[in-house]
Amino acid sequence: MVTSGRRRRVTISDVASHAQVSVTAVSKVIRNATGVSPAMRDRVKTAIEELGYRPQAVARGMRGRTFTIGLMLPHIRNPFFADILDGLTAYLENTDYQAFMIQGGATRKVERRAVDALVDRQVDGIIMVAPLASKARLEEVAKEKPTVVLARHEGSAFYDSVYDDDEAGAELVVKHLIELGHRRIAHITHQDDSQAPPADLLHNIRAATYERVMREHGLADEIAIATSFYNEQGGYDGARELLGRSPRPTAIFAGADQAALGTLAAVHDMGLSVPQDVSVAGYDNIHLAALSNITLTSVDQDGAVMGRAAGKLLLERIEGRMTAVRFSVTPSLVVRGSTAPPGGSAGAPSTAVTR
Amino acid sequence: MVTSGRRRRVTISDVASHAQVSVTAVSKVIRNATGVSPAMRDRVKTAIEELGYRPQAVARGMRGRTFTIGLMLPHIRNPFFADILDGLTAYLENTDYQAFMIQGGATRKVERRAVDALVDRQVDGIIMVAPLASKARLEEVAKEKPTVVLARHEGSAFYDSVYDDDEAGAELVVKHLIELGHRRIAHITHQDDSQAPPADLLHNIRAATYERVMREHGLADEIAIATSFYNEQGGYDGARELLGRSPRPTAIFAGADQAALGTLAAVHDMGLSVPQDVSVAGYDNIHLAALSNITLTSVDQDGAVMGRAAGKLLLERIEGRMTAVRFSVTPSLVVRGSTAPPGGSAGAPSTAVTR
DNA sequence: GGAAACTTAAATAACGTTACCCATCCAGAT
DNA sequence: ATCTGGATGGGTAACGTTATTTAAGTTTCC
Repeated sequence: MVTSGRRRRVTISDVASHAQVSVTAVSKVIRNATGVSPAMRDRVKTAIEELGYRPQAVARGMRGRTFTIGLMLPHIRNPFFADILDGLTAYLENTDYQAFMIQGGATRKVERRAVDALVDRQVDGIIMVAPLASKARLEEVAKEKPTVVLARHEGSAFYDSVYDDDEAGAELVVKHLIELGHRRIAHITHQDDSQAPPADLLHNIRAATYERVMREHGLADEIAIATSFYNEQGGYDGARELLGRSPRPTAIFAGADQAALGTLAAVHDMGLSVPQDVSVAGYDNIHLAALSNITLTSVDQDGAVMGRAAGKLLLERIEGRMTAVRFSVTPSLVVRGSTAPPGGSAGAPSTAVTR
Repeated sequence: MVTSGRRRRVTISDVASHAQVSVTAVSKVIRNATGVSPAMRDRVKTAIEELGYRPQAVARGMRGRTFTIGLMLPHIRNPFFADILDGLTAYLENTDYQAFMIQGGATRKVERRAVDALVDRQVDGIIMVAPLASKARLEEVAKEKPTVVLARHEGSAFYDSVYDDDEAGAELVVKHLIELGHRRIAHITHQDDSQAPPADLLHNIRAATYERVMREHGLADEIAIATSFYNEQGGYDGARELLGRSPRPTAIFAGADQAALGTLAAVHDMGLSVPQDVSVAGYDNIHLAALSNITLTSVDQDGAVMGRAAGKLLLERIEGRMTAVRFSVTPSLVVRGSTAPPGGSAGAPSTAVTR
């Protein structure tokens, strides 16, 4: 007889009857609650061991916690997000919580659906990289669940924020290029259908900082921005557009490494070389940037630290903290071979870190 | 007064009283169950609309389904996994199910913990890329939850398998290199602490196929394998080792694109060039491989199709199918500029697809 | 020696949903 | 008029866990 086939899961009452104690007693032991004698504790623990019992998060959820935290990322193609997840996972390792990732997407609708899905599953808290939602929407979520928002700069009384100091990072890049002697420095930025105030979004901050620093150095007339996307194709398209202009820029600051990789390809396709004809710099310092055949100058923001911080702040909120915290990470510039003085002076590219 | 602050969620009984009907009736409408009049349906639906009610997956879970499916991936740094997730997400888009991702990791213990976490959350089904677990362990999981295993070749009566025909793919690469005239073709493979039978794991299949094809072409003496890891660092280390041998190989088949990227860097570091001094080929055809400054010859396996297939098979299993299905994807070779005849005959690299 | 004060264990009532069963209603057949 | 039967709506008992309350011992102290 082939019944449904799946065997019934061991429950708390199986443990209770096996140990010949009450269900309550078992629950107390699981939760490390007070009022349980050492003898009882041992008895229950061996029963749990023998039966291989693990509590069912769903049932616990009905009474409060699911010991689950939800991480919403727009997508997983950006390796920088992997650093965040690793940092978070490492932090949660010696807690009872488990992190689950859900993919947002390119539209507000999908992003919203993803966050709703987390709330509907009764996660204990939410960490999200949500570039598309309005602040009001984020606060709405935060009123329902403890929330930490990553990579957005706005503060809110209802959620914690963890972000990179993108202004400092962008400034490092642009100043570095200026110090090398570049004047025609172009920038590739990102655009989406966000409802957030522009000033809260990292790509706008990077772009605005680029403009500011250019102006501060008397280069207002040289400002050239291509608006596309922070991915390979976007970087490729943006670079082609910028390099098609006359006079041609001598340096391109791509707002993200993914776009910088596309930029490198575009430069190559146009028969130019890096850094002799064009210097290229990115942002994020993804692993690939360090490979010697790419050797991309980039801004390092410590994703693992951000993930860890987000985890810590979220658990604090779950434990009851109601005041808002903002945590900002200071980036550093990693100079590699893709940037050099303009005009073809080759020279062996060296690697150095500036803070 | 600052109470706990979070507002109570709308429940099914709120909807019921608002619509002045029974809880049962609301439940029926939600589930599209029979025995509900059109009038009732409308009434309830407007009440749901007005209150913004969404069912709580956790509570539904206690009675059966959570409408959640769990995807376990070893990590998210491999962009190929992003394709799988995208395919799966696309497939689930017009179902009631939501996919959540949990990260496995580099050790069996972590991998096991991740899968347990999914089971403990009562997901309705599990899709996993689990290279470390033993087959017995996978079957144990499959007995508890509907399961689809990705990227492993073994069949099982208890779960479905979705995998790339790695033998065909590896054969395409090695034959391509041989046809170009290469004889000293080396391979970089991967090693981990898996408990799976070697023959079930894709990296072993790729390596074994490499050896077989070499032998079949009278190149048994030229077989050279470096054992490291399928990531940038692994590819770099493996390539350095292989290129240090004398005589030096004229072509390297890295078992994965991530490793191939490291290989490209190693070749560059040793002052050699691709494809003049060394041809390099990878596997996975990640987006980066197409960039013109990388232009890596690679084997394309359609991750989106695999993700979609996995989703479809899993839902079938959830609906009750008990017989096992194996779904294999046929790969194709994408020839790019990183492979050319040995001996420095440059020539404009062309792009072509062979099936 | 007995009340007060603890400590320990168990009984019980939720949490939000669904599946099963029963009651009612009305149409059509006798 | 009575009966049968299908359609519709609602009552209720679970699902596995935890928090609160209650009961039963066991000390402690005058």
